[in-house]
Amino acid sequence: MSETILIVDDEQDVLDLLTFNLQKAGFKTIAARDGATALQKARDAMPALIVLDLMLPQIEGTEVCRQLKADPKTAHIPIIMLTAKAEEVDRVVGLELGADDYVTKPFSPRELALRVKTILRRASGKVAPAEVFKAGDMVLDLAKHEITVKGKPVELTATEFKLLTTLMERRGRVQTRDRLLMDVWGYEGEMDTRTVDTHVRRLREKLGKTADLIETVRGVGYRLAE
Amino acid sequence: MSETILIVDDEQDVLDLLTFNLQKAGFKTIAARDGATALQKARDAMPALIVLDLMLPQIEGTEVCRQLKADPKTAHIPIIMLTAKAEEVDRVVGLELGADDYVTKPFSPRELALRVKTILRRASGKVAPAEVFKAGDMVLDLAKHEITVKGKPVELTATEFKLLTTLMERRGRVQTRDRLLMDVWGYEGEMDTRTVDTHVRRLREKLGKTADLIETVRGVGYRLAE
DNA sequence: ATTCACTGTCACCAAATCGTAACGTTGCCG
DNA sequence: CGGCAACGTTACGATTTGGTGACAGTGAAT
Repeated sequence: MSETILIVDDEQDVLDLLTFNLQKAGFKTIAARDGATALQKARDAMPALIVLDLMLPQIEGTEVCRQLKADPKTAHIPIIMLTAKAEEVDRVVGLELGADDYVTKPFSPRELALRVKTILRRASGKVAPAEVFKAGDMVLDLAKHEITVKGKPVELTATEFKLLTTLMERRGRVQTRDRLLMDVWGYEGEMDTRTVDTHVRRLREKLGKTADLIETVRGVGYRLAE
Repeated sequence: MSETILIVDDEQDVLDLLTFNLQKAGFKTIAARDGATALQKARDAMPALIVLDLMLPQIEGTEVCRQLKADPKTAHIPIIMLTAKAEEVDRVVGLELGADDYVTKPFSPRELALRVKTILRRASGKVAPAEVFKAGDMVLDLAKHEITVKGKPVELTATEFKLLTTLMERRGRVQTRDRLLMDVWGYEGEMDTRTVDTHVRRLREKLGKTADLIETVRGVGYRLAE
């Protein structure tokens, strides 16, 4: 298990608790303390699941949920709502908003982790809407684990495939080496490595002319052209 | 919406309440007051969803759940567990048994109806299992439990058959070892095992030249060529 | 009791793949 | 026009991965 979970809550205590327990359960986590940050990080990092507090400063959790579900790029990401109010109304609103589940405070971390696993397992069987990515004359099919350039299949190794997938998922947005190392390689912390560069090079080699789509942003990282 | 819901509870009051409200929500309903009846009606009527009380006379709700999930014919039917105990343990057990959701008593009928709708909407994406699969000069008949290559029958063991079926059902899509272990062997969690590889090898052996259809995707898993 | 088919695991090997060091090249700064 | 840092390229040893054959445990049939 190496999927990333985005945790959104304004209370640091809750954030810490969730981070600790979800990491213990084998997930990578990123955090946001307000709605605006949450939306940005969700689009940026494309987490596999979002744990979202209903009560947030400035932007309500419901609004964050609505916006996430309105954007085709993030609509498929499962959301677990976190709420202090046990009233049914909120539950209904949450679910009708498109959230996939909810948990009421106080909750047990173990239960939450279990819910996360259940939902991710459930989601992995489905045909996700964003299962096929296209860029230029390049088509990437996640389920088939196959990529074609002008209709001809190109053989990539597992790492190259994952790297390209990550870039395509976040097309147009620069990905730093750190972020790529984290999301593709699962490395933690900062590193001084040419690994990313080497793999980008191998990718470009195999993609031939289409490799122009992979742009180098000097001093920052790499980006897939829009 | 005209799907049938099977309601299982030993208390007549609860049964009536649920029946009334689910019918009001547009579902057809059937009822059962004990585990044995529930199992029989489930196989008989093939409901779209089952609402199952945890506490039942004679056969426990958990046992009913387990049996339903063990039978391939009913395994796909979503189950909502109904429980008076709010303790986490029971929830966990319920979900780990394969139930799709749970609701604690006392519950609001409106909430339950909403859950039912959510789960059915979620499940509606699935396709009905086909009876006969073809790939190259290989034909797999699920009903006859028979497979032929160029018209000649090939004898497979139970595991090999299930493995091949799983691959054919998802033709073109890569199946990771984890997923295969889960779907073919019923294992949970991650494992470090060469079991899948060994069985793929045995399959290839028996299929002869046609085995080319089973492709190895290095670093990922296996795939049946399209 | 014996046989036999089936299954899961292990050890071993070849090949693919990976990360890194080293070096070459490019672009940006004054 | 240096100087420097960032990036590209190459090569190579180490590691990972999957194929293969062997083997022991199991349970059913004889």
